Amino acid sequence: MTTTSAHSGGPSPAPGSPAWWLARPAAPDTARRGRGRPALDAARIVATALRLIDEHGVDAFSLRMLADTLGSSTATLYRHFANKDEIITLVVDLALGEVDTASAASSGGWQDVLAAMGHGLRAALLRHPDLLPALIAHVPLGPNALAQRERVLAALLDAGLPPELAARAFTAVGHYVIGFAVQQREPDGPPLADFYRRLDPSTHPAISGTAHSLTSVATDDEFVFGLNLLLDGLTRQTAP
Amino acid sequence: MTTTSAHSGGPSPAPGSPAWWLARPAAPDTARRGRGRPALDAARIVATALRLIDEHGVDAFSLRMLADTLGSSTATLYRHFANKDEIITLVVDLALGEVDTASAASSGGWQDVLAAMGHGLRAALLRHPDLLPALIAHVPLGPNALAQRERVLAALLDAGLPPELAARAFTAVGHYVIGFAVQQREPDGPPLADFYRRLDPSTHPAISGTAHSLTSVATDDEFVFGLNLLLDGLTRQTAP
DNA sequence: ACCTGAACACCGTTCAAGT
DNA sequence: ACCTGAACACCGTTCAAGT
Repeated sequence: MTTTSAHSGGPSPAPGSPAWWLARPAAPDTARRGRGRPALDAARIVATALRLIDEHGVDAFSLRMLADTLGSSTATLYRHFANKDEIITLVVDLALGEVDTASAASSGGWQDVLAAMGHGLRAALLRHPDLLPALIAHVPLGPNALAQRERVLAALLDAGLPPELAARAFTAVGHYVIGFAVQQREPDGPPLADFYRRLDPSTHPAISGTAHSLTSVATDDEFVFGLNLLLDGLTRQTAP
Repeated sequence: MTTTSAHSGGPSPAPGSPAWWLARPAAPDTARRGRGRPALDAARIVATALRLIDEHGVDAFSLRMLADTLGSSTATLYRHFANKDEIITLVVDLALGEVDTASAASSGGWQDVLAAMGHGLRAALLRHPDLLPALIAHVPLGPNALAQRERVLAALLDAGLPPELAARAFTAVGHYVIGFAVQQREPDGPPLADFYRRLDPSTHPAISGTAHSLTSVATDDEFVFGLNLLLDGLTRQTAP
């Protein structure tokens, strides 16, 4: 990598390069400030963005809205991030940081770690439903995503799972939770059940007949049941 | 619904109302035209939009681009559709129409119908990878999506599956394919494997150790293997 | 009756000009 | 050295004016 800046104050790798934040010094602006109101550091920007997305939806979220809320200007945001996509990526990563896999990793078996990941990710998606499309758009590679990945994979490898199975178990749980979250998404307009019920039963008899089953809100019990099925299947793979 | 137009030429339900296209007369503009170049009917607009999204990506796709390609103007698009979201919804639906579940429904058992749905949906997503986020954003309710749903559910019910299991089987296969498609998505930038390989092995030993497994491109065999696992599990549920 | 140029109110992004 | 008003090139959407 060619280093263009000789001074040591700013972020070292250029924003925009992949995962530049890994090497970024933590909260550089706050270090040299007094105890006035908090500085406009990257963490505060991203936390505010997450709050605005939760409140107004990801479509209504704009950099002008973010800058106004922070009492700053849009141009200033570009001093911290390469573009809007990077902010969204870090917002997703902030939400992934809410998933607690550390306690299970230190105390339980590998199934417990995967269960904690599943439950924690599901809870995070329920708290921040607007993040689902962004979570799916790219494989999450922010610092929290990497830390979670590392922690869970380490637990699986430490328990003796072969690398291939460990990798598959990690992605399988992730996909299960995402699939469940997609299923639970309701359209913005009228409820899905109403839509199915209004379909002509003569042209759509099968949908009409299963409308209740198709739209019955997936409960926590159903989530746990499916997750346990998955974990059982994985356990069976370890001792055939 | 309040009907504001007394003439019988235009689309009957107002664009924008949920699933208005179900009652829309097929290609109304082309009916009264000669054999000149094809009219600017809804089907041609949506087909062109799909082509543009495939070629330029969903982010670069704009209504101006669409209107220019059609030799029309953006305002004219609003005579056919309520807004851009509706066009995207119908583009997704057009792609779902490429999934052939009809042949299996007329000849095979219910497992064959689910397998055809799985393979067809996967093929459609490989042809149109940019549609994945849009497919996940809302439960697909376009005409083709409903037809597929009806056809597959009817096959399952006809085979004697209870409605709850039929509904679950349908969504399970859908989620499996979507999960697989998400997994196969590569970032726009450098390959994921390179990113993992460049991570510091001392801070991320588990990821480094499983980098190959995490990024090995999922092959067709892997897809079939997982899909069959799913179908076997469902079959076991029918005769316990 | 149908279509559209031009406008409107935004958007992400950039940069010359401020302090 | 850091910040930002104002501009730039767009965007989705609307509507008065054309034919």
